[in-house]
Amino acid sequence: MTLKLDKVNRGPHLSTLVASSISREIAHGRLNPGDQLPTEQALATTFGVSRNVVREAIARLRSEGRIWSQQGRGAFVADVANSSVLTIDHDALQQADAFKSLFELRGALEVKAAALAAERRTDADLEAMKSALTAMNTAPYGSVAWLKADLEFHRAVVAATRNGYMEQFLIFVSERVRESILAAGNQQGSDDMASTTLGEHKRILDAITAGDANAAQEAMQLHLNGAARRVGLHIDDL
Amino acid sequence: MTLKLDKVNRGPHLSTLVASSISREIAHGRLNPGDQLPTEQALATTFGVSRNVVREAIARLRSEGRIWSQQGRGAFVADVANSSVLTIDHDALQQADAFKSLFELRGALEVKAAALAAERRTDADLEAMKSALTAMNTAPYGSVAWLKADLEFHRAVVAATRNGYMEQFLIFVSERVRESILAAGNQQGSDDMASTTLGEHKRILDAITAGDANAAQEAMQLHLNGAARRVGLHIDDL
DNA sequence: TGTTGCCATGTTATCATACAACTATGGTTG
DNA sequence: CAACCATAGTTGTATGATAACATGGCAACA
Repeated sequence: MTLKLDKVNRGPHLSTLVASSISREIAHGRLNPGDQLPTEQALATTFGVSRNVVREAIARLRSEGRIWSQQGRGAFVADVANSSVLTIDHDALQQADAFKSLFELRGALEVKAAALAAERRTDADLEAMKSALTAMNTAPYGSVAWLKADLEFHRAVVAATRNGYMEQFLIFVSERVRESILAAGNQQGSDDMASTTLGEHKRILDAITAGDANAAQEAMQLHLNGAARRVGLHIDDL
Repeated sequence: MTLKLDKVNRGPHLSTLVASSISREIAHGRLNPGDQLPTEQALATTFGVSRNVVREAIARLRSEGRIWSQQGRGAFVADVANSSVLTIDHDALQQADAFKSLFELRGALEVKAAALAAERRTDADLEAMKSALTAMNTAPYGSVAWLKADLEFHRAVVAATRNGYMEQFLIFVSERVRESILAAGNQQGSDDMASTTLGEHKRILDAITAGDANAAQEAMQLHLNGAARRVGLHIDDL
């Protein structure tokens, strides 16, 4: 617990800095599960901030499950596995293999989601997918409207799984993938690609409409392989 | 923004209650992305707490990416996708359908991980799985050592995927599932269960050793179905 | 007219202090 | 030895004040 914050720092909130400092202490093993943190007052003086700021930092760490605290006793480092938050480092995603890994993870979720959707979809779900597809049909390939409609379609599919966690995770991962693709910015559309992509989507929708889980799964896999090719990723083993 | 907190409530911190109240407003669409939140003072009076508590709640929501705030302007609801962290509400997991959903999600990841592991495993991976299995063999069913070995096996499998994100996600989800099971506490072991479970694991290991992705996938699916039954979950459609 | 500069107001960020509620500890008493 | 109690230390909450920042209005000026 050696860090001293510099008041000049105008950027993130002080509580954020304090929180990440403590997080680092935990991550680096200088604070181990079960250890008691210094008192709020002590932390305040070490970091050179008010007790209030320390409390905001602790509130944050507590919500992340990294620490727990009890009135009258103190704050303690929680068990490692207890962390109820998951983060993805945006910078690390610039590496090609990291991106490929995330794409693969997304694929696993998306394929399973398609299969589940085929089994559980309601008419409203199908309607949502269909309207997303028609929107994609009228929008020029690669345009904002097209991307939005594409997103809508995939969301409609995962929504049809009736699994909130699946939805939450998949949307989270998809957004990171999409971000990364947009950041790379190698989007070049041909009409050929447009019709191919649309066909892939159509096939997914048909399978889900038919309630054929296997077919939906395969169609989604095919679509993802196509998508991977389109963003310049070579997938041999997905 | 109608809720009024009751002072009598002695349980979670007030800041937690305020945070989840605001979260609910966002989730239910009563607060939409881009909307400005009431001022801290206003929130404090509506909830009947001090401004300090409100700030702790906001610090928490900010760390979760749900809102962002700027000095001199106010706090605003962030875009849904902007969150770079993923959280799982521990309390919500007590509901049976929530648990089932999470179990299903875990299954999707685990099955895919088994398939990938079969394709990419090294000898060291196989060694790790094997030693975990022998450890499980010598430990009494349901004991701490047994649970630890079980965990080790599954970690070895996902480690063999060579996909850091897959590993991170799966471990995260698995921990939540495991927690939930332990919290429920309906663990009752018979020798029968022990041998069955061991057999399932063995079959997974064999398939991965043989490099047969399909077999590994199926074996893992079978194992998960068995595990679901053992914790009293009826799975018809996984 | 349009634009620049200043000021008043409202908001968040932080600080400081005080008190309430709770815990742990040690001593006292029966 | 057990039960009780007093006390100090810690977290939880409340309150008021100040600094930093954003915004809009208004006056002065070109």
